[in-house]
Amino acid sequence: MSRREEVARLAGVSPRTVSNVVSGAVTVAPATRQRVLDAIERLDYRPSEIGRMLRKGRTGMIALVIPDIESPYFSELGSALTDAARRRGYTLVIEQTDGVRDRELELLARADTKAVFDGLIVNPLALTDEDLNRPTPRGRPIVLLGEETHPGFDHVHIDNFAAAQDAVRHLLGLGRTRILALGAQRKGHSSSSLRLAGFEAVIAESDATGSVEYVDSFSRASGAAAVERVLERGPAPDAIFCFSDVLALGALAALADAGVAVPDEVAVAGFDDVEDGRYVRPSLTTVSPAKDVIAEAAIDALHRRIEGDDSEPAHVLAPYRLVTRASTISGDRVGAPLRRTDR
Amino acid sequence: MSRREEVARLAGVSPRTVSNVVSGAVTVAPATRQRVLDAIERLDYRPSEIGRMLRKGRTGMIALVIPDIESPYFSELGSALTDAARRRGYTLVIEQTDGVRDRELELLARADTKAVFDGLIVNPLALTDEDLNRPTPRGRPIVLLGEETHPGFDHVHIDNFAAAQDAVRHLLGLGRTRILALGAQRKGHSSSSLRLAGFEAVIAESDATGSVEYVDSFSRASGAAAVERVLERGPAPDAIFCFSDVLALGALAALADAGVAVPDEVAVAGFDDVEDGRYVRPSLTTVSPAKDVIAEAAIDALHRRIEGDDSEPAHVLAPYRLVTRASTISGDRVGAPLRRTDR
DNA sequence: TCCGGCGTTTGCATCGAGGCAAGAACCGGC
DNA sequence: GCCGGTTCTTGCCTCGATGCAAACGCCGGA
Repeated sequence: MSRREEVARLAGVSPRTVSNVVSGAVTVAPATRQRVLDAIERLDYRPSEIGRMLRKGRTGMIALVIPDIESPYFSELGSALTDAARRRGYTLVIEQTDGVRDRELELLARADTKAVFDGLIVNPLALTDEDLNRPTPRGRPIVLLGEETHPGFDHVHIDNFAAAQDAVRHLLGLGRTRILALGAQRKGHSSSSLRLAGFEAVIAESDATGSVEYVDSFSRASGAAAVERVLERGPAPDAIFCFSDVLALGALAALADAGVAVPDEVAVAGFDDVEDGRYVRPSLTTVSPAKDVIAEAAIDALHRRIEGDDSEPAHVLAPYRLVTRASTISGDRVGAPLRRTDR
Repeated sequence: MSRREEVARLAGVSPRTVSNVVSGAVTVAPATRQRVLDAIERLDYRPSEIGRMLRKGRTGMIALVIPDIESPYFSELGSALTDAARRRGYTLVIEQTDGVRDRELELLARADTKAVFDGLIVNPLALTDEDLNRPTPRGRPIVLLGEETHPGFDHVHIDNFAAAQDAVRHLLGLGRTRILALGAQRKGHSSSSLRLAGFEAVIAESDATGSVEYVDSFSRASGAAAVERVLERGPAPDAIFCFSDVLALGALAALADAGVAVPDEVAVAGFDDVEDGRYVRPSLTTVSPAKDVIAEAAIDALHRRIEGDDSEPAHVLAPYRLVTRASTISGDRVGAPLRRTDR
């Protein structure tokens, strides 16, 4: 019944010889090889990947643990990671946590329990060091994305502090004086913290006044709601630095609804450089992290760990750049923003 | 060395008994069970999923073959499918084809070759009937999404023809008379064809004049470029029915850049109801397919096939609804569009 | 004619889990 | 004390592939 046996019978050899032909590791007489290949062709035999997995103790699968694949930043990153993984011969499985700590924990435990993954790439939102250490005594390697610098793990990130500074300096350079930071979070989430720190550092050494608006999550709805609160409270800022593009997209919607002109009355900058931001009007000034570099570096680091590298944890700093578009730069150039800002 | 053996030794039983305790299928004496459970706990033993896969001939993994996870419609659908799959105990693996037929073929072949997936959910863009039949003589079940009604396969879709009709009738009901269909495609892609057919059917029985603009792909860039062509060519339509929301988002950008007022001069409707359409301004009127129903139905159908059901191919028709927003309905209500149109 | 040596082929064991049925232990009943 | 019948435990085999090393066949050389 077993397919390999059938091939062997048809070719008049032992099952073992079929394996030898398939793997190519051992020398097989050309005549025999040909007979086996013909039989394989005739019977359409394919070696079972599961059998190989069992033998090798490897599955070739990597889990990507992120809050939410619907969010454009993560879907773009997920896409880049999927491609990078495939290039290295891995299959990427996307697991969504919705940013809930219990769910992040459950997934880590499950990933470890089922032992189906050769390694994990995790973008934690709410995990503590102990959380991360607990579920992998077995030693599935983990690479972290984002700013959670848990000790002992490889880590790929951009300089959120510097990037935030660049964005805020850009706003100051436009002559804005009342800057709102939108997207601080009450708990956890060090990306937010670092962006906030960058914001505050620049504000502190400037003449401008800064204010901070908190959100529960990075979403368009949160961004819009936050701006509504801010406008109601008054006086309105003349620039908003949003900690993510989806927040900024929500903010733009709320500003438009309130009849506030962007960028003339309020300049808006985001963070992530998602596709939507290029096509919203006014198009969105934003910090653009090199997502493909991040993806490549993460897969690369994980691959090395899977291959047994046990050197010190690596911390890869990926580049970013500030992309200025119409949401902060007004006027004459708005006619052809697509050409100017598209990559 | 083998973990199960260690557990057995520590508990003073045979390896087989450990399996019996774990699976729970066979009766084990309470005292023995407890000793084994203690040993499992002490040694932190987890049964290997790979071993189970080999034994059962099932992996619990489903492949989702789509053009592109970055595209918001597919990322939203992917998210819904991931959740639905998990609820049924499956793990979903997302494979991107970029809409290229060779890549779609390669993935189907690979999925079959590696035999890692229990089944596939495929949203084909360019596959022919023979393509689909060729690579699965082995019989991995396939469920198709979208409008490609290849015979012999389960199939989940919405009534694209009727939905397009609804959208166009909505535009006509606003008094528009020069309607542009944006998103027809030269080759393959029957979703486009059906939406085009719906458009033409309604136009034919109306007094309005219809025109059609072709695109190479569903993307914001294509939508923007198409509108630029149309405006250049003149005279401008007074309504545009876009065959997808990303096309519409590109169209809105191009219209804004050209200084064309939406909806006053041109009304714009889309298709898919992606998140960004709710937050762009003006917010986007669109056909909203019930994505969670689609996801649930697809996983459900595939699950039944995996379980051995070999009844006639099922064709599931998921509901949709037309969501009217500010891009077609002007004026007084624009102040609070979020509340009015959000689900 | 016999033997060493080479190239090729094959059997055995292993990676974990679990279906099957035989074996072991124990019970009450006569 | 012995027997039939439970209840529990265990060994064997299979799912596929493959590392390892033994076995095989064939060659030329002594």
